[in-house]
Amino acid sequence: MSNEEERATPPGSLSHRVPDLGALELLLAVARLGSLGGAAREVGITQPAASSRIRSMERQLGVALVDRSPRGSRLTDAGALVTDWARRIVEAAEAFDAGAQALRDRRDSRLRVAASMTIAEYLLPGWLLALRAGRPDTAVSLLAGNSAAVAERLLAGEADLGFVEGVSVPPGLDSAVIAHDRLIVVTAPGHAWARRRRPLEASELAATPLILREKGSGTRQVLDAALGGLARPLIELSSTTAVKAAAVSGAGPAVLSELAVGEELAMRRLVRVPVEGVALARDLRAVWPTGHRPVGPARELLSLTRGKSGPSGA
Amino acid sequence: MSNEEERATPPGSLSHRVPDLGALELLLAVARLGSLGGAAREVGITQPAASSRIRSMERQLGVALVDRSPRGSRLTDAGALVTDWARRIVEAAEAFDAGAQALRDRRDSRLRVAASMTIAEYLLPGWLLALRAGRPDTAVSLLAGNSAAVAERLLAGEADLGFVEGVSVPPGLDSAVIAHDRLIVVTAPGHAWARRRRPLEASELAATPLILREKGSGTRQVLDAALGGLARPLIELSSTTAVKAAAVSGAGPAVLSELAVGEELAMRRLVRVPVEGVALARDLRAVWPTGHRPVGPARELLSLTRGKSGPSGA
DNA sequence: ATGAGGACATAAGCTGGAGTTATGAGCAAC
DNA sequence: GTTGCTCATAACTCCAGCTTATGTCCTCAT
Repeated sequence: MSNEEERATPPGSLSHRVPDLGALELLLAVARLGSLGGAAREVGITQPAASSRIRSMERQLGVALVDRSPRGSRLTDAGALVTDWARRIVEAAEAFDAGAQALRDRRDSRLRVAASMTIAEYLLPGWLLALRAGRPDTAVSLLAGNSAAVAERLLAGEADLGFVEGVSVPPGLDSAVIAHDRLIVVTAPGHAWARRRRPLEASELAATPLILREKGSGTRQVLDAALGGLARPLIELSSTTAVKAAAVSGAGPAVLSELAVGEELAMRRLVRVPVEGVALARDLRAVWPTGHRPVGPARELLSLTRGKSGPSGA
Repeated sequence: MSNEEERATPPGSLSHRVPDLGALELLLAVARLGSLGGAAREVGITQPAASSRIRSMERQLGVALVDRSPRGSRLTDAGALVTDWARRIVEAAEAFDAGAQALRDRRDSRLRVAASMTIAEYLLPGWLLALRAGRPDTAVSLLAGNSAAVAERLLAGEADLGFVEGVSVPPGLDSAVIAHDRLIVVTAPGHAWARRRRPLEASELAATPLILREKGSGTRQVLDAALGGLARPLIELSSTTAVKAAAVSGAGPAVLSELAVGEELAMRRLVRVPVEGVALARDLRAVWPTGHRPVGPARELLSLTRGKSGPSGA
């Protein structure tokens, strides 16, 4: 017996310590219905299967999750907590599913969307879920690319609605601002800047090597423009996520879209560094071919993306 | 409850359409390392297993994720997107794991935390992850309960650090404000209030039946106090999550902690309704027995919870 | 009481997915 | 060429999770 079951973090990574999605869904169903059998029915398995599954989940976690009684099952206190955490996983999985489905459908879709990377990454899955809630039968296809690619698709009639994050709107397209985004400077909590109280100035930012997206990315363009083309890279990485990962690991300060780091900030994996005197704001826009106001599903989706603003006005 | 389950998508719920955590972790490793074999090594399986796993994931999603070449593998455009969505799932799973581990350890923990439900639900997993990053070997145990239970544990010496969200600090404890929370009114996007521009007034809020936590919950107490004991329930539910679910499904307006609905607001599953003239703010506090300033791991955790504030001062 | 019905547990057997080893094939650099 | 990296394919093993069948415990109605 070379290895012990519990060690700080055994090699069997997450998948061995976290129940699989099916089990989590089952747990949510138990929480909602107050019965193992009922939950089993809902997820389409038999009662003994559900019983065994919950039990093995309890064994895996080392915590009692449900109080079984001859007339139903209720969650333990710990179970309630676990269930809430589980729900976050399931919600992320739902977003994944919505996105993946759009990525696949491609062919017979009633709504074809083209979006820039940042938007496709962080906002679109949520919109798709909302759309699915309202119009369950709308098949959506998604194509992700930069602003130029989005414009091209729209003008070629290969997409019904586009989303871009650039500073300018490609020619031939009408647009509506649907949200505002801002680039922010972040560091790992341990970094010296994390404890700054006085805002950074443009000159400091320009003088410091930063973790950045590669040249040509929307994010980088905005930053370079704001600093006058002077941003000095510590490393250049080709995805927002890679930049985040590098920043979290403490490699240095990074500049990223506010959208990309919401969760990291909330969980304090990253800390925002205040900045002054640098224009890092940008608009997120929905776009469509001039004159072709979105109709049908496209209009539906467009309206979802604009929370509390009033009606449109191309 | 009593609402129709989704149909649009086939019965095989999520778990059949979303790859399991192991596969997602593998995908992240491939993205990071640029090689199937390397990723396989990292997650502790053989190269053929990784190859087959990625392939079956591509089959499942109906999208090519990686471009394989005789000298490495790079992500497809779609693959990059999928990987980013996958990362959200994995991060939620990490938080789950951190929380679940704390729930289990219980006995030989070097740091015993007692926290109120809302904090345990939404903030603690993130803190635990951050703590684990800095001090990988700190075993933490977690006990969730209401303010009174937290105080009791602390005073009995059964917990080293507590977190409460009440309006007042239980006697015998010192405290430090670590964050501010606020109750907010939310509705599904379809609700009439979602389109309001003029803020609600206290009288309107008090006159409208709301989806609420049960009497006695911290959330409900704050609301009742703010309205003068007048909150009128449409339904009373026993968990924050149940309230959210009801609100999302359009049952009516709900009152919830800002913390609880961040994601729903971002994804526009819920819309915030502005309110005026009602005191819905509350402090989140760390607490400890009077005189026993947190030391060691407790101090470590405490400092994590306060992002940019300076040193403490009981 | 007593029997019906609901809810969970246990037992035994089946199946498929994911893992393994072994091997082959394409491409690069020396 | 040969070495060394990559990935793919094949044949086999094994276990997690499913099913059906049955048992126990409790509650409620007759």
